[in-house]
Amino acid sequence: MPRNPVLDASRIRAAALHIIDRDGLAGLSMRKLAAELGVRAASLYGHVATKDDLLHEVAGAILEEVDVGGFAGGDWRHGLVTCARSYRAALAAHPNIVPFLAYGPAHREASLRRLDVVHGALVAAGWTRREATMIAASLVYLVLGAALSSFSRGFSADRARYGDRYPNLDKAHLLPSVAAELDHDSFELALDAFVTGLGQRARG
Amino acid sequence: MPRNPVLDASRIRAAALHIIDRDGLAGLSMRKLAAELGVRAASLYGHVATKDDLLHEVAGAILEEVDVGGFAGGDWRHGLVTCARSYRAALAAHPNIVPFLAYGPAHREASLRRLDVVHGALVAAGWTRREATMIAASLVYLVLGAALSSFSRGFSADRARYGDRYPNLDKAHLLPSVAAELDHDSFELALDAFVTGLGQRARG
DNA sequence: ACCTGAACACCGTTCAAGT
DNA sequence: ACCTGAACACCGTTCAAGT
Repeated sequence: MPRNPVLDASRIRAAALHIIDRDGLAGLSMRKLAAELGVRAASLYGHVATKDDLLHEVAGAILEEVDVGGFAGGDWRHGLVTCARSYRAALAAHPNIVPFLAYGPAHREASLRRLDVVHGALVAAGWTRREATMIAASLVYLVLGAALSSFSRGFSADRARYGDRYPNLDKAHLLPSVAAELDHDSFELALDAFVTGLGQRARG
Repeated sequence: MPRNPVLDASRIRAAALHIIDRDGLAGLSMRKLAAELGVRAASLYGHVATKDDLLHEVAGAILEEVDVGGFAGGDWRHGLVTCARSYRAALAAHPNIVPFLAYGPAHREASLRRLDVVHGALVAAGWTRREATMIAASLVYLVLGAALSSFSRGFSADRARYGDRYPNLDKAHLLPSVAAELDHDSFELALDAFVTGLGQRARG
């Protein structure tokens, strides 16, 4: 009768995230997770309702890094930019879990709390409620799209594979080594253009 | 010895897409697909290398709807907007397959061909090769993000579930019934702001 | 040439039983 | 209270065998 139980929810979450980072989303199984924790698969179900639930908890912990504090100063542009950057950084730290976010990222309590802050700040800045909703949605589009469809994953490491079939493509950009930088710069370009374009609307 | 084989690759693809549309991505199994085609699972492997391969083929067929013809007139803004809209429409027609695109959407031949067209048109319009790459990437971010994180999926149908915890959120916007319209309008807002912001850069 | 039965090595999840 | 063995109902994939 061990006083210190081997398992608890936070240790399970940490181990699950570690496996996802190392082996990918498809590489996570309840049996492998249990083995990594020195236990049998059935034991996990005393602490976690379901694999899907566990994934939502892991994703939720990651999204805790999203910073909506930039809206506090009253500058909605600065708020949007810092929020978007922290959001992207949080996802970029654990890229393998991003596809999972496709299945309803906003359901969770903490996400709605952050969304509420963004929404309130935008309305305070003079946008209508509907515009605020659409701007917040657009920001999520940008961040999730960037995290998901990064060049780093999208292209083959084998440069020669593309041959001469795409005369306009700069083949150097397809190399994974430069892709990470290109991902970052593309995100910044998109974010800047988006905020600039919004500013035009606001006559600001 | 039937002269007309029961199975062929295109019939398999169509059935697979039908199941995905109806039952979701997780609802597609090789056994169910085979049953739907009046055949056993093993038979599929005479026509399709792997389930993953099949999904790539299905996704490829959907992406065939992306229209890069709007660049032909020499107006890059018009090209970007029509490309983005047709891209989004293609994905919105089969939302359940979008999460699959997370795993390397640009690998495929036809996608690279379209990317090459976009890239060439942007360079012809005066953007540098690097800018062209980043603009194309940004457009994909926007479209994929919009297809993925749509309000239609993100929120609960049960309005009361949110209670009064989010004073700033307009709860009407969380209803699925208005979510589709909001998704559309948010995408148009993001696209317009993005292109406007780009135009600012181009001093156009 | 095309399809099938049976098998292999996996899954998530449950539950009575052990300590 | 917490963990386990064994089982259930599934997976994707292979391959010798049938027609």
